[in-house]
Amino acid sequence: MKIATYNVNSVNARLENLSAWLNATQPDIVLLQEIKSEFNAFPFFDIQMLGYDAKILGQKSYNGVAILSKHKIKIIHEGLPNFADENARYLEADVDVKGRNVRVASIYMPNGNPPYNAPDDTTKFEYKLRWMDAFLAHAQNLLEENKTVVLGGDFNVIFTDADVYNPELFRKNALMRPETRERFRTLLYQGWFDAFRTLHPQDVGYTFWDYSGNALTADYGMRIDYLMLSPKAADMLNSCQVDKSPRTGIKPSDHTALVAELKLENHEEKY
DNA sequence: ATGACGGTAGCATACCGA
Repeated sequence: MKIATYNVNSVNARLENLSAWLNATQPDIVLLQEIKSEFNAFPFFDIQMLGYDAKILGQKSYNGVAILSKHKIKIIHEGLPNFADENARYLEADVDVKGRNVRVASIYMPNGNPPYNAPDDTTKFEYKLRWMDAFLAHAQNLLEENKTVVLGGDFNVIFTDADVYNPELFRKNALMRPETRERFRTLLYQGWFDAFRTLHPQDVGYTFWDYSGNALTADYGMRIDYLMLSPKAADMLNSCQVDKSPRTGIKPSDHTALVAELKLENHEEKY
C-alpha cells in the first residue's frame, strides 16, 4: 500500500495540481495539510470523482488538515488529545487497507517564527513547543498500543543541518532551534522511524522550496515533511521517496509530496 | 534584517508562511 503526505497550501487553489497527482500516483492514503478550507468549501465532490473518500478538520483561511483514502476512513481524533487548540492541525483515523488496519494522522505542526513586524515576540515559538509537547505525549500513548501507525505531515522541523540548503541562514529559525530539534529527537527515542531517513541515510530529501526567486531551480530547499512509522509500520516499509512532480507541475504548492510504500503482508509472523 | 511569492479575506491592504 502507498501512503503519502502533501502540504497543498490551499486545497481549492491546488485542485488541478492535486487531481493530476492523485491520478498519476494512485496512493491508498493521502495526508493533506494547509487545506485552508472549512467543511463547506472543501471539494468533496471532485475528490470523490477521483475515487477517494475524504475526512477533514477544516478551518477558514489558515491551517486545516485532511485524510483521503480509497478505503473507508474512520475518524479517531479531531485535534490533538488533551490540547486546547484554536487551529485545525491534527486529524487521526483508522483506515482498513485490504483487511489490515492502519492508524494514520495528518499533522500540521506550528511554524513558530515571530511575525515580521514583531521579531522579538516569542508567543508563536512557545505555542509551537507546547504543541510539540502535547504531540509527544500522545505519540507515546500511540506507541504503547502496539499498532501499525503512520504519523505524517508538515512537522515544521529541520532536524539536522543536512536537511536545509544553508543551515547558517536559519540558525535562529524556529524550525531548527535546539528546543525544536530536541522534541523531534524525542520522537525517535520513543521508537518512531523517520521513513525517508531510515532508507536514505545520506540523501537530501527536501520537501519544501520557497516560491520566490530561484529557490526551486537552485535547489534551495528544506526537508520538513515527514512520515513517522511505529515499529510495526517500519517492519512493512518497502520504499520512501520524495515525489517532486507536484512541485514542478501546474500551479504548485511550495511543498511537495512524500510517498512511502508499505508491504501489506507482515513478515514478522514468518519468523 | 528584509523581501521574494503565493494564498486568503474581502476590496485595500494585512496577515501568514519557512
